[in-house]
Amino acid sequence: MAVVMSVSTDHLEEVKRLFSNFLKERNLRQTAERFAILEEIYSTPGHFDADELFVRLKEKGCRVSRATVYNTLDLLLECDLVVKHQFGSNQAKYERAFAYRQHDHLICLDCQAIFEFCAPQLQSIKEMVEDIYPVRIKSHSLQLYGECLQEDCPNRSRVEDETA
Amino acid sequence: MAVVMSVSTDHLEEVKRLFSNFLKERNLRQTAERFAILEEIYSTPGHFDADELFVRLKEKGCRVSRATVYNTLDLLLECDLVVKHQFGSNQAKYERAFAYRQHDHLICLDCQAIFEFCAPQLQSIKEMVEDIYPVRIKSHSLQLYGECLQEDCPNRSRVEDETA
DNA sequence: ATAACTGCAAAACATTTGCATACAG
DNA sequence: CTGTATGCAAATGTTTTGCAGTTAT
Repeated sequence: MAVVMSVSTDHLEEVKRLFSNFLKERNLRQTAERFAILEEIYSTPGHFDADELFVRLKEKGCRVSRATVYNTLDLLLECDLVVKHQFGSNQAKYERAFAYRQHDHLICLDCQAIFEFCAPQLQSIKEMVEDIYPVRIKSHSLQLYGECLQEDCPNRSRVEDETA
Repeated sequence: MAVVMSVSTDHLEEVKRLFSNFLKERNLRQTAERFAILEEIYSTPGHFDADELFVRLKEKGCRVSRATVYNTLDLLLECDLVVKHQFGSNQAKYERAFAYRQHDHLICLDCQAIFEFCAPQLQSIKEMVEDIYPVRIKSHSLQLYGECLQEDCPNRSRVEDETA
């Protein structure tokens, strides 16, 4: 499957339409800034943090403030076009969420690289917990942390036990 | 001192001994502050954040600084007497880790209450990921987020879809 | 003695807020 | 027009850092 690292134009269009509808429903304004932020998010792959996004926009000549970036991210979270992660640091990471199947994250303890995986077993965990507690599970967050076993991991310094 | 809900004296002693050994091994000093912090952590159940711990110590008349609290928490993390969680906010939560079997967390979206559960299925997820990526999984972090289905959840306001 | 640890206060960082201005509806 | 969104800068809240003084070893 040739997933070109970026979203195709029709995804972008679809996502804009979804956001537009969401704003309309909530009687919120369709501002240029909001769509610029959405477009920037959906035309770059991978995970990002709020400041990164702010800088990228600024570099493109798009003059939005940090406040607007945070504000718009909150809106995009509410309409599920973006998901927010807390990968152990105190800086939130975000990721676009439309047309990307649900997945979880493996974080390299050596170089902080982020890998994705799917764990169907989570379904059975959720069902089990719903059996134990009177709760309706709405979402989850799973991260695995590990040490690279390959040589090209930039920060690999774990020589002691990899002497094979 | 009849501390109910708390760790038994021999746990406290054992934990102190472990910390002491850890400090010795690393040629770190056995300071009163470090042991006061450890003791405070192990004589109160549940999750806490750094500032909470700082305040609790201060209220007991123990004069430690925030810097020392953070510093000591890092040491306790390193010797696995404490674990750190990032439950979605940007404030880290901590929890004692000795003699408490590994578990994960269910967070109530209504009242932020934290419940614990065990998910043996995680083992198979880890093995699966280790098959896919050249990595040695060292730890994980799993949170489920859900809405309370019981009436006494303080912040329950989700009336719309519970009309069954 | 002496290097590590401490408290304190300042700094750093992410995020939120207040307010005057700009602009979508 | 009107009130919502914006930019800016100041405020907030958490965590880290620098440094002079303290203390374990």
